[in-house]
Amino acid sequence: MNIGQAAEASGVSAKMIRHYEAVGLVPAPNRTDAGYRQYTGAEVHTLHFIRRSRDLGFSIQQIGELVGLWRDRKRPSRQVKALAQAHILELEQKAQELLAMKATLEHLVHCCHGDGRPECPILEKLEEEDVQHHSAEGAHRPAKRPGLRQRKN
Amino acid sequence: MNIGQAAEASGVSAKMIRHYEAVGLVPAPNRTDAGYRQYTGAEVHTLHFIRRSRDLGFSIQQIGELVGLWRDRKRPSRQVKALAQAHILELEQKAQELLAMKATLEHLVHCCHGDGRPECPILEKLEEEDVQHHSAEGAHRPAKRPGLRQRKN
DNA sequence: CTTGACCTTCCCATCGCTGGAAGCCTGACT
DNA sequence: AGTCAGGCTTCCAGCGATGGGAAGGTCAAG
Repeated sequence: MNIGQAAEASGVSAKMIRHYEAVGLVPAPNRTDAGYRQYTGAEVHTLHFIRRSRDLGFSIQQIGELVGLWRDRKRPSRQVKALAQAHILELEQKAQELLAMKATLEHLVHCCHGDGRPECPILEKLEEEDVQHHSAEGAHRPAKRPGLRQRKN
Repeated sequence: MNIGQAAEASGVSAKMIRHYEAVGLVPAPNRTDAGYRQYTGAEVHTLHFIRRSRDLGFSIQQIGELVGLWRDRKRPSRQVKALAQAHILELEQKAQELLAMKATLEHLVHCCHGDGRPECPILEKLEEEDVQHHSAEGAHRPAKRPGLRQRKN
């Protein structure tokens, strides 16, 4: 199977297959005399597994671990579950972050007339105080001020 | 005001200030004889505006438009509102995407014992059928198959 | 033998930063 | 006056996961 067919069969683009090989996610396949990559059913199967993992938002790194566990007949399912749960947390946090932005923005949009006049609470809020995220854990920035000398300049 | 102080005051890192200048989001400030960037209160104010816009997830491009509207005394608030509403849609879509992944994954995790045994429904699902996104709008991939010839190879 | 679909490698772009290196400038202290 | 820290400058490279394209080799069908 050439890379094009493997791409069709696995749902991973040829570009990505080469990329995954380059970053070590999948091993280099055999080549024909002309240098064409040849894929076996097993390799396509792995690529398919990778694609579905990506569809669930796993990173390349995480997929590497997943594939390792997948291939390991003696893996403890605990490890797989832990990996998945960690990823669920990441997804949740990211989603909540976006929803918090959305909530803030919705509030502002609600206050804006949206007509031909220039008065706009959205711009005013962006200009004025610090944006308050409605359901985010306190975004404390570290207040780094170790060696700040006064400059008259 | 040197770039460091401007960064402190605006909440935008010096790196980012230079970056915004490079990509044309903010105009190049005056320089001292030695080439140091000098920032006025107004410029810091703009940087502050930019930071809060980024905190709400606006892209650089969108912020460019926002700043333009902000500076335009005669803007129709309609435009600002439309920009914000478009962004709300983006945020919502992205969040739902993540939550759909999370829902799928949670279902799988729920089915996994997570003990020392190798049986793992998570891996099995990733291996088997196509991952079904629980609340995503149909992710149709274009099914491109224009001139696919059979190769015996 | 030509055609054209496929394959190869390589480099560049995305987006929003972050980090580092090499070198200059400033100002405070010795 | 000299030194030193810590600013500042530019440039270059990387992240993550992909897409796009150029330049060229290969393969099979017409």
